[in-house]
Amino acid sequence: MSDSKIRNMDEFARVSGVSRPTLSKYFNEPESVRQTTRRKIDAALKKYDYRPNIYAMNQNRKLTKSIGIVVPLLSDPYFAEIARNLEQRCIAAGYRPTLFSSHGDPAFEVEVLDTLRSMKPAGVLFAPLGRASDRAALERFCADVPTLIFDSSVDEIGLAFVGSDNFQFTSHITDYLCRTGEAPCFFEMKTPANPNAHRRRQSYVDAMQSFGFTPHVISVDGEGWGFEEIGRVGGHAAFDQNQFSTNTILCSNDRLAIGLLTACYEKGIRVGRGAECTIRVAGQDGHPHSRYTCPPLTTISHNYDAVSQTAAEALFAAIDGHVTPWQSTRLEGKLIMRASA
Amino acid sequence: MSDSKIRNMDEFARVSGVSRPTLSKYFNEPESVRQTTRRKIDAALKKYDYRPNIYAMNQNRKLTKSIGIVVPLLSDPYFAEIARNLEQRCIAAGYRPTLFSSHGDPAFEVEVLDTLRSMKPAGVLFAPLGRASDRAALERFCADVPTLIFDSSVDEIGLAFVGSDNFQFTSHITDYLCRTGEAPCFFEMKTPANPNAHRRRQSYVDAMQSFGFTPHVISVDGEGWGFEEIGRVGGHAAFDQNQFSTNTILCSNDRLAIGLLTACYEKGIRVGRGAECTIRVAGQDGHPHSRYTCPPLTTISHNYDAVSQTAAEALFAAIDGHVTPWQSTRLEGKLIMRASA
DNA sequence: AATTTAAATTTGCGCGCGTAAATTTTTAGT
DNA sequence: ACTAAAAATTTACGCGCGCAAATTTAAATT
Repeated sequence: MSDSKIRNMDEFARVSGVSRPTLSKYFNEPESVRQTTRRKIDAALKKYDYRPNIYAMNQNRKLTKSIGIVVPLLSDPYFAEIARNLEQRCIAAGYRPTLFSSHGDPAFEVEVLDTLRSMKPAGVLFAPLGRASDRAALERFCADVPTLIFDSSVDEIGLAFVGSDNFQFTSHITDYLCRTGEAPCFFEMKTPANPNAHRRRQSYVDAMQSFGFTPHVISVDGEGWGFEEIGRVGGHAAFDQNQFSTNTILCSNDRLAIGLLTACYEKGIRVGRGAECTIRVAGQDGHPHSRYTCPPLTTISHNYDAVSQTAAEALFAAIDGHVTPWQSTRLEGKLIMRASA
Repeated sequence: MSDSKIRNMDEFARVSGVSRPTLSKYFNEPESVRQTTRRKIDAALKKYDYRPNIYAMNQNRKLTKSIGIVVPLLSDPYFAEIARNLEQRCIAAGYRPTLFSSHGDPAFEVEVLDTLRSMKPAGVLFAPLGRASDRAALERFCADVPTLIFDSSVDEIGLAFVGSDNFQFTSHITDYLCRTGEAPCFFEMKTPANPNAHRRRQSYVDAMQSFGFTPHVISVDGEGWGFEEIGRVGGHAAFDQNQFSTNTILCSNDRLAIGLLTACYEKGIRVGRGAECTIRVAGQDGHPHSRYTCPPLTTISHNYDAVSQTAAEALFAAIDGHVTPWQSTRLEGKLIMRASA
């Protein structure tokens, strides 16, 4: 590699034997220049390590090649996993993804929106905080930037919604639990941070009634995103007050279930399907960690790949001008039968 | 708020009654303009929602206000947690942090470096993949951009290193285990993705010898970042081949320990300190999940706050021109005694 | 070989802001 | 009130690239 430094596109145009506007086209969309030209540029790129100034590039471009990915809380492995998946799809499609976490804070979510707006991204993949989100701010943002909502829905906002079918989730795993033992009661947070929780409770109630059972919901106290601790503390309280009406507990999500399993352990209650076990516990989400709990957690898993693929491709299509009317895609979950229930 | 749109700084200068160069100063460093002037700008900002074009801003600025944060794998809760911590410190200090994950891939790590270079960040907080990192590329990068290395050290590269004292970690928890029961054997990956692992094994051996015990290391197969599964599968194999020489197992990290706990559960082996328990298991890292394993995992925890604070402040100081010779700061871990050992 | 079509080039303007130098205004100090 | 210092303003230029129009060159078609 030559060590002579290339300062700008003009200099690089000289050494590559291609005009600057052609280079500009190439860097924006390599396929848009003739193959022979592309080879000249590629050869020069190998020789001199020039990279265009991204700030100068994006200043005048109407449509940047960047995509924003926003999740409510990046330190939640579920969101980390789906963010990772989306990120790699963006890269594969030739975009520059930028990751954001709302840190579970509605005010910060609005700030992320502002930051994103000033980035002039080609599009945004946005998982809202849910209930707590500033609807008006989100609506204004969607009017300016092509935004695809995923994970949890906020009415008919943005290009489309892609997520899991929470009704199917809960009704499917409730069905499974009813068939294999006592009908479950439902363990949830009183004030859940996520709107999916409401759908899940409702679906549990519906499913139980349609199967001819009486639903029983245990709502525990606790604010914020420390679900495991809320599940653990709430689990202790529920046991102490004898709130579990059956020997089977369906949790609103896996993190809550993980906390409940810890509470069971601490109380000396054996969890599982065996004869020596007292109760069964199931979760919902297919959390990356659910395989490794003790006992391994029976859960209904998001189809991570399908959700992220559907979401990413819908956004890419919209960016490419294939506008379709708003639609909601809700993908089915897959029951993962493990030892806990 | 007035709805008349402000297109650029010139227009905003007119409506705020301040000159454009003064605005430029303000947006770069609000404290650098007189208080009366600042109030005029703040008032105008409330009235018109103008935000300077970040691309135009950064194009000619030598020193951007952005900071890059790079971790090996963002879907690992340990890195997610420390990244979150660092991110908020950057925001509090008035910087714009951007998060990157190397996805456990050395080639991708180099790409992240290239992306970062073109961002002209004020500084970078970089946690290398370790052994697998492209040392030369990293060195070149550090020559161009103020970079602080954290978590795992790569010789004397960058401004400084801040991380945990892996020798203290392992020797401290080994000491604890020896005092409270049988001396531990050491459970690790044969080809660890992280260089800290080597330090920990070495420290275990040293500690055991200094306490007058014979060290015993079990190295299990497995590539990549799926530590829990490697620990689980390796645990099964180790039990089947009777490789554990004592009833106490110190794992190289918490994720490995979590997988081992799962293997124990699957084998029907009771873990903990009670009379009815067969073995003790301990981890290292203070993984966010370690509180919720069954039994809760005894571990030695990183001082997340102190590591991220030290790292962030050292970088901020360097950015502000307070250059100090390279130094390595290794913070002690805190023993967290739980039920598993 | 002539024609059509596509791609690359030349030319030149503009984006929104940084920044430097010279000038004016404001503030602080005696 | 006068002076010196600090801050704000005016003026002017440049950054690196996007982009559009006109022109030239190369590729594809007949």
